Amino acid sequence: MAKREDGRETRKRLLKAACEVFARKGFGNARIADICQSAGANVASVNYHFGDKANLYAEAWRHALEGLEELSVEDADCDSPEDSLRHFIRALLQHFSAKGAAAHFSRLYLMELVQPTGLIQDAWKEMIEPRRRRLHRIIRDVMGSGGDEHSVLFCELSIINQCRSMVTIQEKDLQYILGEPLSPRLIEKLARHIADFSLAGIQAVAKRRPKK
Amino acid sequence: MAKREDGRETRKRLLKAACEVFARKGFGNARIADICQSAGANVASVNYHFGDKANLYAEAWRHALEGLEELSVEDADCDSPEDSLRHFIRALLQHFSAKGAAAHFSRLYLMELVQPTGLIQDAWKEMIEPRRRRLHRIIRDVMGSGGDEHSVLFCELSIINQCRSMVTIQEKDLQYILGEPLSPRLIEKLARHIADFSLAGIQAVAKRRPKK
Amino acid sequence: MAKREDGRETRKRLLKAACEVFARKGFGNARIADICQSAGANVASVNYHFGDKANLYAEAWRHALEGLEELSVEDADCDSPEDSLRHFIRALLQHFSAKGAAAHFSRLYLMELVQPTGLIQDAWKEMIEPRRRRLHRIIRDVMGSGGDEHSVLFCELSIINQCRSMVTIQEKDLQYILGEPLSPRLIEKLARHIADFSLAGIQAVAKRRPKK
Amino acid sequence: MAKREDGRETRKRLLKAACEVFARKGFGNARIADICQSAGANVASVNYHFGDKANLYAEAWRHALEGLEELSVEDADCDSPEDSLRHFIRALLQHFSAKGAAAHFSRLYLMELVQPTGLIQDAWKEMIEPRRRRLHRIIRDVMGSGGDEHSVLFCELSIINQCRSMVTIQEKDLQYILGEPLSPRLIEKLARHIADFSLAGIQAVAKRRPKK
DNA sequence: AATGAATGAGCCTTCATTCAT
DNA sequence: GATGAATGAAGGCTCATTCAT
Repeated sequence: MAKREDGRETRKRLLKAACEVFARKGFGNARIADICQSAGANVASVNYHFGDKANLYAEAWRHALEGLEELSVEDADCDSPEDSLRHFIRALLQHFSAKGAAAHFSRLYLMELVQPTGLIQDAWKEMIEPRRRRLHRIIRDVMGSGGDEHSVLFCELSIINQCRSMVTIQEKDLQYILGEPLSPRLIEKLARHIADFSLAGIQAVAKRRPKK
Repeated sequence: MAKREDGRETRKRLLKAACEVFARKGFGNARIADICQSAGANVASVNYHFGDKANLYAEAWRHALEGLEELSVEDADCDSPEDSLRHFIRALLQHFSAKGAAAHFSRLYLMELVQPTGLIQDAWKEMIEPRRRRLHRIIRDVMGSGGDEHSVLFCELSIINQCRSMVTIQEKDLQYILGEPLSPRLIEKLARHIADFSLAGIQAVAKRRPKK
Repeated sequence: MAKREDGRETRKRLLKAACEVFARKGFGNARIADICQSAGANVASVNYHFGDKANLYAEAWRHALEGLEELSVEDADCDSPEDSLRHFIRALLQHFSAKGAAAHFSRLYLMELVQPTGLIQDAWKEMIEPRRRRLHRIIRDVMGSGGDEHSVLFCELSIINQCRSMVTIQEKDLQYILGEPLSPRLIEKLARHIADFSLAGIQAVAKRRPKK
Repeated sequence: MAKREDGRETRKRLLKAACEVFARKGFGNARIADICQSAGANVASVNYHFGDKANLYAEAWRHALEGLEELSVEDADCDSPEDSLRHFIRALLQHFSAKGAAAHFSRLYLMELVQPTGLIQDAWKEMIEPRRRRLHRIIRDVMGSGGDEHSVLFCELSIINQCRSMVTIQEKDLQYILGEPLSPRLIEKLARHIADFSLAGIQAVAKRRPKK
């Protein structure tokens, strides 16, 4: 309850709360009052620290993103492109299913995908593209010489969207479908499935090409 | 502008408009005023015809669903489970990418997935389950004896989520990624990709099981 | 369900329903829709038959009043002014506690007393005065020579207000207080009480005068 | 017009205005806008300070009640139960005819009696019961050994309802009937009348019992 | 730096009334 | 004579924002 704290402190708490609420509800359905309450701050504090709701949203994005960097998919020393893909998928899935900043970012991203607010235009592409490029490269490597550009793109979509299920569905619905709680073990299992499934998929698609 | 029409007419226009707006904005962000204006009706007409916004939403779902029936995934005479799967995927994709009622339904569905309103509980399961069960059966057939329950489930998710990309991403973004406009030909191509990709995936997953 | 009835028929049903609803809820809280539904008529029928809500209210008053005439306190052949008073009180109480038109009128009257609408100015005094004059005369007779004008007036208020309890309180609350359901026997008992109580009261007040 | 005041101030003004308006119009017919205008506040202030109209109503009751405490019927040192009754009646009548908070309470009470909202269930019994019990005891004392339970109840109703006339009728109508303005002297006179009238009534009723 | 108070714009809903048939 | 459809005005409530301290 210490008042006159650093000021940065409140700001941070607001950002954290904003990430959560925006991630859960989307921009339009999020209530500033909820965010402030969750941050233990006054309703006016958002406008004080961030000017308005739209700007808080943009800052929340940036905040979620920063928390993400550290988790960023690293080019662990993998022996083969196949291993790289497995690695990538597992990392992505862990991101998506993680609690905290990473999960928030994933949901924020999904929300923006589904209902673009147009408030984060700039951050958007900068954030996403690098990761996409990595996946792109990996897929290409897995394919070897067999894939044309379109096939690589399609495989990208296939993989990304398989992983995205983690964030699209509410956790409880996903649990309902899978019949068990969302444990790290299950994530691991799912990661392995997606990797197996996709590796076979990519190879099939790569092989098919020559015929055409 | 014919006034004092049948009443069914206005009701229909409202439903149509509601589908569009709810699909575009989601329940919370949709404005009754927008819907009514789009339907050329008075704001009070929603209350008159549907009681309230929530019920209009539920009816809009039902409406979108009816428009969908005709497109319904039929068990066309397929020689093999593999063919069935190809068929299923193509139909699903066409649904998702269709204009009109079908597209609205897909978006409504996605919205509900991402931000559940809890207003359509009943319609939800009725609509989704049968389709899921069909896919389930097909996958099991493709797998032959090799798949355990979890694997089937995972494959289901893999396939559904690949197809879902069509609705998740705004059309223009998808076009941007793919580099060409969303033509029937492209849909067809994408359907083939997902089918190839997934068939290989399923078989790989099925084969892997015994070993374990 | 016979349509194209007399037209008078619907009108009557509307009046009856209006009496009930206005009596129960008062003018402001009564809903035309409720009245129409209760009368099995269309919402528009009120405006068709009566022009508007205010006029329906006025007509409902008149209607309740007509139903009242027949029950009107008659100068039964009573031997004494005391008997007349007992008679009057019993009749009044029976009115108030009766179901149907009489009770409705009593409630309408009370409602107008508590929240004057100003819509029945004319009917008001005409209706009430005659009855008041009768009571006035009876009280004067009971008092004999002892009462001055003010005392008679006060006794009038005392008696009327005792009887009014029947309509002021919701039936269930009255039952709660009295501890038994509102039977004719209870009404009879209450009438006897009020008569006994009031006769003694009047006589006391009449006697007191001389002292002053 | 001092802005950004204490907040307690505005709250109080709102409560005061609410008492007035609710007392005059009843819950259903009272307009929040009226209350706010009368309090010199914004329409949204009701929501800010009280959540909603229903709660404002409940708080207004409480407020009116607090203003009442000071006038509360006290067991002044009375020599006899008869004196107690006189005392009680005079106090009650003064309440009912008082201006300000007390009068508002009386009207609020009447309104709730006539058109129960069900919003003040708790406050209701707490407030009314103690007063009723006092009257009950006094009547029983006046009756001596002669009264059965029912008779006491009936006498209670007789007395309460006589006093209630003060609030039931609009002041101007009462003046019209009585032929003179509602002065403290008139209240006093009326109190004496009701006391004389009722004491005689009670005694008559008490005496009658043994016979039966 | 921070906040309680206040506000106005906007939304959903209700309701008496009007219209066309 | 009667009614389903339609409407506008008004009410209560929500919410982001602004103000004064």
